[in-house]
Order: sequence, then structure tokens, then C-alpha cells
Amino acid sequence: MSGREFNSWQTVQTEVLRRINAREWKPGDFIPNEAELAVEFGCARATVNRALRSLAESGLLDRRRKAGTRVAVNPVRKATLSIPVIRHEIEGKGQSYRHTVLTQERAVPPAEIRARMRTEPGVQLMHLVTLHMADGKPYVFGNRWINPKAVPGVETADLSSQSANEWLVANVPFEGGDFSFSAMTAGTQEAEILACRQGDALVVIDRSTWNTTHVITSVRLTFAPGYRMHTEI
Amino acid sequence: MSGREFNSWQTVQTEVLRRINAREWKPGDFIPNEAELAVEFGCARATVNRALRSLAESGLLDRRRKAGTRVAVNPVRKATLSIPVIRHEIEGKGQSYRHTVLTQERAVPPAEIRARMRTEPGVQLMHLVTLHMADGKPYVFGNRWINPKAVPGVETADLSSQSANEWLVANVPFEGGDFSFSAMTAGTQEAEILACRQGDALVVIDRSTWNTTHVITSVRLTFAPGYRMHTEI
DNA sequence: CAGTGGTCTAGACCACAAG
DNA sequence: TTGTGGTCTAGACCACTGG
Repeated sequence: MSGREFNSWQTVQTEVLRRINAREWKPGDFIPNEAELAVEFGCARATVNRALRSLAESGLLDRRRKAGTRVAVNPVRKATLSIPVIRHEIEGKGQSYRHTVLTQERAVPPAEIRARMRTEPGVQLMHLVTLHMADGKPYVFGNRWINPKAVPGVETADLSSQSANEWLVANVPFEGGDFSFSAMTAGTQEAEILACRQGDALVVIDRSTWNTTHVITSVRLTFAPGYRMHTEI
Repeated sequence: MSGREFNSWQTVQTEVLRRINAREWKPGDFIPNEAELAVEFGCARATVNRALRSLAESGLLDRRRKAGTRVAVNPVRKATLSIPVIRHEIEGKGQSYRHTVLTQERAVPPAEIRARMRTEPGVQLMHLVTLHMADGKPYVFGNRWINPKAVPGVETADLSSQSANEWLVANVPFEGGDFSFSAMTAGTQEAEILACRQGDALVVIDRSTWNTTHVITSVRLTFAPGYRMHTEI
């Protein structure tokens, strides 16, 4: 006796998941509404809401007011990809980190960058080429443009002791960004900088970040051969 | 005259974000506890909790019982990467989709696959090589292993009309998976199948999915040159 | 031990959208 | 119009963990 009834939102969530997996509720089916489930599970409606909302956020349920809740027909899986600061990524593997600024200048960017950064023709940006090393070996090569209008103070910042990435993360809040992932073949420049062979396949990440008024920075990271980005679903 | 005070959890969240961005609360700082914020914002503690929990989930706050809530020192940005069914990805660009099964057999997998799928030596798995085409041109090449023990019925399924990926998504619920992203150089086999040149850099995705008892499937997707995966932060 | 976040409840009102 | 999810509240107890 005793054995207090235990219906946390996680209990509810687990049971709902079980029913979906057991196909008691099939993709496309409507499930009972919150009030009914609350009665069935002997808990408050808010508790059911918490459980179902969480499942909806991960894409397993579709919820709409008035219509109700149904099992997602096409469970689009979402992986959350964490984007660490490169130094942390390297140190996290137990390797030593070092970085070098290869060039730092003010320059008018090429058209492609100008489009991505939404600046006017002829406007100069800060251009920074850096190399990050793990245990002394080239790890990733960064080609970065920064809009000084969006980042007051960047011109006087010391970007040799702290990488531009870290300086920006620590000093410039941003609202959003985009991120893309592709592959390229190492040419002479990449082979030289990354100490690899021409023709090696390299992972390339292009990333921009912006705040409400400006595109802050746009960077292309070119990784040494063998790089692999990993995540769990 | 009314003008009822309006303090939704999103209002609270927005204000907290503003303070973080304005550096009123700096990285590493403790912020007031839930009860205090509830008083300040004139709302219930649960409302503050909802706002802060959401920010913690996205990595901007660190919360610990007894210790309190602090602004994350190292805001690890997380991108959510949605993993669509290839057919949807292609059709979403307005291209036509077609796929072909190149080979389908039962076979003992190589050691690497056996390790990933956690099967015993000598156990046969289903092995499936498929090519997906966009507007008639090779788009991605899939090398997939499926554990029939985890998927009763897969041996009799018709995987030529519906791709293995879609069949699995529709018929086999899974609990988790992993996902990795790398680059490789096209060899003779890849060049032939994807109709590209040897030496081209190709994007490679390795993915496994499992349920509580088995690894269900493990697949390597090798994309034709030019593939780019994109996401927003 | 005691302070903080984590969760649950019962009830209420609201916002949205299907019919 | 009306049913369903979305949210808010005031209060309560719990769970974890720092001091």
C-alpha cells in the first residue's frame, strides 16, 4: 500500500512513445485530447501538455488547436549539431591548440562575400586568414570577413592571442546565422597551408552570423583531411 | 482602463535575452532566482521557469539546483539539422526523383560494419546498394546494411518501389542514432556510379539508427559533387 | 542543512482554426 | 460557433547539491 501513484510528465511521455512504437497509435492517427489523457493517466492536464509538447518539438507529434494531436506521418528526424569553438574542439580531444594569423587587412571583398554580408560595393571589410593547429599540425584554415560597422572595437582587438572566433563569441552577441557543409578538392594553396596533398578531399564549412541590423561575419573553414563531424540523434 | 499587464513567458524570455545581449548580465554572471524574477516581472514563478528553461535548453543559460542560474560562459551554439528522406529533399527542389536498387543480397558484413551494428561474427545481414537520381542524374549513392533480426518483414518488403530509407522510416520506429559527416575523393567505383570524375571531392554521410535492443541499420551515403547541406542557427 | 530549480495541481481564460 | 491546444496562476512539495 502506499506506493504513491507516480505520474510525472516523463512517465506520460514514455507511455505515449510506447504506444507509438507499438503501433497502437499509427502515423496519421489522432490521439485522445489532453483532457482525456489527463483522466486516463490520473494527472493534471498541464502534465500531459508538457509531455506532448516535448514530443511535438522533437517532431514525433503534430499538434494543432481545435484539430487535435496526431502521430506525425513523416517523422523528420532532427539532429542537433553543436558548433564548438575550435580551440575547445581540439582541447576536448586532448590535443594542444595553437593558432596563427596568416594575414590581416582591410579590403574590399569579392562579390560573393559582398552578397553574403549585404554590404555596398566599395565598402571595406576586415579580412582575416588564420590557421588553427592541433598538436602542432594544421587542423583547419579560416578565411574570415568581418563587418567593422557591426563590431565596433574589432579593429583594435588583439586577434593573435585570442582567435577571431573566440573574440567574437565573447564580445558580439548575435541573433542568428546560417551554416553549410560541403566538400572540396585541395588545390595548391590548401595543400600548402594544410600540409596535405593536392587532390585530397577536404571538408568545408561556410558560416555567417548576424544580428538585427548587420551581417557580423562570414567565414569559410577548410579542414585538414580526415576531419569528421559527428552528432547523435 | 484596462490595459491588462501582459507578461507571457515569451515576454520574459525576450527581456532576459535583451539583458544578456546588452551585457547587463555578462557571461558567467548569476542572474536573480526564479522567485525574484517572478516578482520583478509580475508573473508566476512557473512562467519565469518556462522562459528560463527554454533558454537553458538552447544553451544560453546554465541552471543548477541550489547553485542558481548563470549566463553561459561559452555559448555553444547549436544548429538543428533536419534529416529529410532523400525523395523529399529532391522533390523539394522541384526535381524529379527516381531510385534504383543496384544490388540486394544477404551477406556477412565486413568487420567495420559488424562493429557498428554489434552483430556476431558470421551473422548475415541484408546488404543493399542503391542509387538515387534527381532529374535523371545521379544524386546520391547508398550502401546500406540492415539487421533482419531488428526488422521482421524486411526480407519480403518491396524495396524497389519504395526506397529502403522510406520503408524503414515508415515501418520501423527507432530510439536513437548517430550521424557523421566527412569528405572523400571519388575512386573508380564512385566515379562510375555517380557519373563524375575520379578525384572529385564528395560529401559522405554515415548514419546508424537503433532501438532499445538492436542496431537497425547502418548506411553510408555518398553524394555527387556539388552537394551542400545547409541549416540555420 | 537550506536554497534553488523541477515539477505537479486545479482551475481559469485565451487564441486559433475547423466545420 | 465551438473544441482543442496554449498559457497563466497560486500554491505546494520534491530533488538535488552547495556550503
